[in-house]
This record gives sequence, structure tokens and C-alpha cells, in this order.
Amino acid sequence: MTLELKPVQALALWQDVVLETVRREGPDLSSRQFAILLTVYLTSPPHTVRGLAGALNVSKPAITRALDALGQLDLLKRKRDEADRRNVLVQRTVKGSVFLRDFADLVTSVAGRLEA
Amino acid sequence: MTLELKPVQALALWQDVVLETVRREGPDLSSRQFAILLTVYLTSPPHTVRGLAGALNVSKPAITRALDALGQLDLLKRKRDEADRRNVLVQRTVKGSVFLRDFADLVTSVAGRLEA
DNA sequence: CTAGACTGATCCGGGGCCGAAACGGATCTG
DNA sequence: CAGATCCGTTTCGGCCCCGGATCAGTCTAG
Repeated sequence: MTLELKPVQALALWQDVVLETVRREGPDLSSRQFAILLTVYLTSPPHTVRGLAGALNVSKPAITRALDALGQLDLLKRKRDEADRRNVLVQRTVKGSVFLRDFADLVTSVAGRLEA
Repeated sequence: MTLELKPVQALALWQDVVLETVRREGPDLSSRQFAILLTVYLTSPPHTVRGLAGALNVSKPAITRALDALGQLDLLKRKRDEADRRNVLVQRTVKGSVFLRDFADLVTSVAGRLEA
């Protein structure tokens, strides 16, 4: 079974969620930063700078900066790969898990209020 | 009837959509700009700078700048209110309609591929 | 051991966005 | 009228992000 979602519902869902995140004065992530966050939490490790750059079709410095910002917010952390010290492994944090769980709840709640 | 969406599905949906929009090298809108765009197209007119600023809980100059950017992209246009020439009415454009319809199709298509 | 490949970080000039404050035009009010 | 008020825009100093080029550290093949 797949999830049915009409175009008008999709836009309404997006609007409510984006509006809510804009209104709340929480950490305001760019779409790239958010994409990185979601990718790290939803796809299987390991996650490297180069890998993320390729996955998002973005330059390496952009990933480095995004990791700086996300690390500052404690939503993600870096760890040297001891097996190959050239690599940096991007890992989850407790705060990041909580942040994404809250976000998921927001989306489901908005979806629940949507007329189907 | 309401729309059922589990937290894990919500995150997966969001990741796929955000990842796709980041990868595509289309106009890369900030969340505020996108929120403005959605608000103008989904809620009933008239839309003024002050009204949008209040709705998004954001300063007026931020709205002005966002309208500059969205106008440059031809996704939205400004029009003087002839009844009260202090006001600026924000209006839709053909290109904006197409842009949002495409986006809605992207979301529905991703949702359709989601395991329910 | 060394030359080369590969990693992530940094440098750099350029550009966008930020909010507070000030501005000019339009409108209302006394 | 003149002053107060409302509107959107502009100015200002500051901060963050952009990507190409380059860097230092690490690994590997010969």
C-alpha cells in the first residue's frame, strides 16, 4: 500500500509545516543543512564529507561549513576515522535525534489536521 | 477522513523532497521565501507587506527583500493598491503557479513511492 | 622511501540576508 | 491647512554563505 497525497494537499501540508518552523524562532536551518541532517539520520553510515558532497551535488567547502553550523547547534558531530585518518565520520547526537523526532511529530500532526 | 502519516514516513518524505530540490540546481529559496510564496498562493488575497510580516512573525524589511528576490525570479509580483496607494498588493504570476504545481507534483510523486 | 593520490579544512573575493532605524510618500484627523 | 499616523522601502553595519583554488595531513603503490 502506498501513501495517497493530492497536489493541493501536498502544498497545504508544506505551507503549514514551513510556516510553523519559520514562526518558531528555533534554529533556522538552510535547506542544505536540513538535507544533510536528514541524510545522516536516515541513511546508513558511514557518512563522510566527500560522500555527502556527492549525494547532495554540492561543493566540499559547503559541507564543511554546514557541519560547522550543525555541530555548533549540537545536532551532529564529527569524528576522525581511526582506520583511515583522512576521513571524517559524521555522526548523530542525542539533540539531533530529539530535533528530528519533534519535526516528524510536527509533520504528522499537520497531516492529521489535513482534509483528505 | 484525515491523512495518516507516521513519523518515520514524514521524515522519509521530507528527506526525499528536500534532497531532490537541493540536487536540482533550480532557484534555491530560503524557507522564508518559500513560506511567503506558499502563503500568497494558498491563502485568500489581499496580501500586503505588513500582513505577511505579521503572518510569518518576521520584520518588514525581510519581507521587502524576499519580494525583491521572488519578483526577480518572476514567481510573484507587486502592484500598488490604487484604493490606498500606501499599500502594495502581492500577486501571483503564471511562472509561480507552474513552479508550485511542479513542486506539488514532486511531493505527491515521492509520497506515492513511500511504503505505507 | 618517495612520488603521487586523496581526504577534509582553509583562504579569498564576492554576494545575500539580517534587524533597527530613518526615510519619503500617502492618508487621516482635528 | 498642519500634524500625526500608516505604509513600504532604503540605509547601515554586521554576519553568514558561496565555490574555486590551495593547504596540510594521511595513505598507498612502486
